[in-house]
Amino acid sequence: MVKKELTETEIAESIPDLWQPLTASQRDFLAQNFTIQKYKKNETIYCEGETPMHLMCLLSGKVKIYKEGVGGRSQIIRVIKDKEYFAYRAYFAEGNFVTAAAAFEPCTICLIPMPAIMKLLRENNELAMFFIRQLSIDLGISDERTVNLTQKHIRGRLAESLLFLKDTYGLEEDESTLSIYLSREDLANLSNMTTSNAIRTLSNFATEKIITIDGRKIKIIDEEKLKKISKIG
Amino acid sequence: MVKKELTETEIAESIPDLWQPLTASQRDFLAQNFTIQKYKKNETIYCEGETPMHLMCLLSGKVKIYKEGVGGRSQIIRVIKDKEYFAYRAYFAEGNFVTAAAAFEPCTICLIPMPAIMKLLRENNELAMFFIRQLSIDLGISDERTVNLTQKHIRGRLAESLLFLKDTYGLEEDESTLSIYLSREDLANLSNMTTSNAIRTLSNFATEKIITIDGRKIKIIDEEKLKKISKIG
DNA sequence: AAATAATTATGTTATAGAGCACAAAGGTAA
DNA sequence: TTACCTTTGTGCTCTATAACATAATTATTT
Repeated sequence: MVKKELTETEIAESIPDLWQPLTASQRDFLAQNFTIQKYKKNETIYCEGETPMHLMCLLSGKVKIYKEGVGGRSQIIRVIKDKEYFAYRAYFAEGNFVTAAAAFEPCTICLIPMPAIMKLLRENNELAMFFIRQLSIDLGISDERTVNLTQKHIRGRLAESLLFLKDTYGLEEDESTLSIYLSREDLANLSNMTTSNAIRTLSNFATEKIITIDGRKIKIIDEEKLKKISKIG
Repeated sequence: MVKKELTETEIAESIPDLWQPLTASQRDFLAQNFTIQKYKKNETIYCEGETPMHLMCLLSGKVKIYKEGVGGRSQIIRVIKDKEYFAYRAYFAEGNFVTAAAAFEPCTICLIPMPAIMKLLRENNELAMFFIRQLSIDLGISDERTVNLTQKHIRGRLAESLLFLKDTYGLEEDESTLSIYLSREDLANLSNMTTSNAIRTLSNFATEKIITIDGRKIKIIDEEKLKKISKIG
C-alpha cells in the first residue's frame, strides 16, 4: 500500500463528493486516513466472499464489478469510471462482498477505511445523504438491468451494452470511437452472452453499418439504430 | 385516503425501524404525517413512471414490485412482507418509479410524505443509517438476482423462487406449506419463465416428490433437494 | 343456474442461442 | 527465428425453452 503525501487540495480534487460536505476538522481526519493504491491491468481489486474494509474511489483507470456465475461464466454487473466510489455496499449491508472487482486498465485507487467513513457518517448528514442517493441510483439501475438482461434478445443486449459504454466512458476526440477497448469476452460478459455470439453479433452490426470495428476499437456510426435495436430487444 | 386516528403506541408498533431512532419531538412530527391506506387484492399501488411522493410501509398483506418488460412480459423484481418499507428508492434517486407495485392480497399500508422523511433524515443520523443499510442489502440482493435469473436453468430458477418465498413469507402451521398462494403466472414472472414452463416444472417437482401441489397451495417436502437444484442451476 | 372468463394442464413445434471444433491472426516469450 | 498462448472469427450441431394450440378446470359474473 502506497501512502503518498498529498496536499489537502489534491485530496479534495480526487474525491469531491466525499470531501465537499465535510467540516474543517472532518477534512483533517479524512486526510489522515487517505491512502493510494495502484493496480495493474487485469489485476483483481477484491474478490467475492472477502470482507470489505475500505471505501474505494477510482482516481484514474477503469474498473469492472462482476460475479462468477454458474459454470465459471462471469457476469459484469457494473463498471466504474474515475471519481466514482465503490466497494462500500457490502460493508453497509454488514456482509462480505458478493461481487469481485478488477481493473480493465491500469488504475489508481484511493482507499479510506470504512470505520473512518462510519465515524464521518455519524457526524455528517449531508454525507449520509450522498450515500443514500448513490445507493438509490445504483439500485434503480440494477433493477432495470435485471429485466434488460433477462428479456431482451442478443442484439438488443449488445446494442444496450455499447450505448452503456458510451454513456459511461464517453467517446474519443473523433466523437464516435468508444473510449474503452474491451475484449470480446468482456463485452460478452457485460451483455450476458457467449464470446462467440458477441463476436458474431458485433460483426453483424458492422455489416449493417451500425458500427465499425478495428480490433478492439469500436466506432458508433448509427447511434439511432443502436437505440432502436436496444429498445425493441 | 383514510386518515385514522392512531395512538403513538400503535404507530410505534407499526413502523418500529423508522420510529425507534427518533426523538420525542421527531415522533410527534411523524405522527402528524402518518396516514393509512387500504388496497384490494391485485390492486395497483403505484405505476412505472409515476412520481414518488410517499414512503410506504406495509402493515399487513403482501406486495409485489415488478417491471413490465419486452412484449408485455412482466418480471417480479422483489416482494414485500409486512413491516417492510418500499417506494422510497426513486425519491432518493430523484427520479420517477422504474418499477410498479401491486397487492398480492388485501393490504394495509402506512404512507409518510417523503419531504417529512427528508426533514427527519437531515436531523437524525441513525435514521439515515437505517436507509443506507436497507438500500445496501437490497442492492446486494439485486446483484445476486441478476446472475441467478440470467444464468440458471428453469429448474434452478423455480427452485430458487420457492425457497425465496419460503424465506420471505414463511410457512403455515404444518411447517411445510408456503404461506403465500401465487398464481402460476406470478410464479413464472418471479422466476423469469413462461407460465407453461412454470406449470410444467412445478408438476415435475411434484412427480419427483420434492413438493406437493394442491391448486395454489405448495408444500415443500424435500427442501434439501430444492436447495441442490437451485445451487447447481 | 347458466354463461363467461380466467387459470391450469399437456402436447407439439419452432428457434434463439449455447456448445463445440477448428482455423486464422495477433501477442508474448525464449 | 521458432514456439506457444491468447484472442478473434466462422461454421455446425444440439438443446433448452419460448411460442402456439387446445383441453380441462376453476372462478367470476349475470
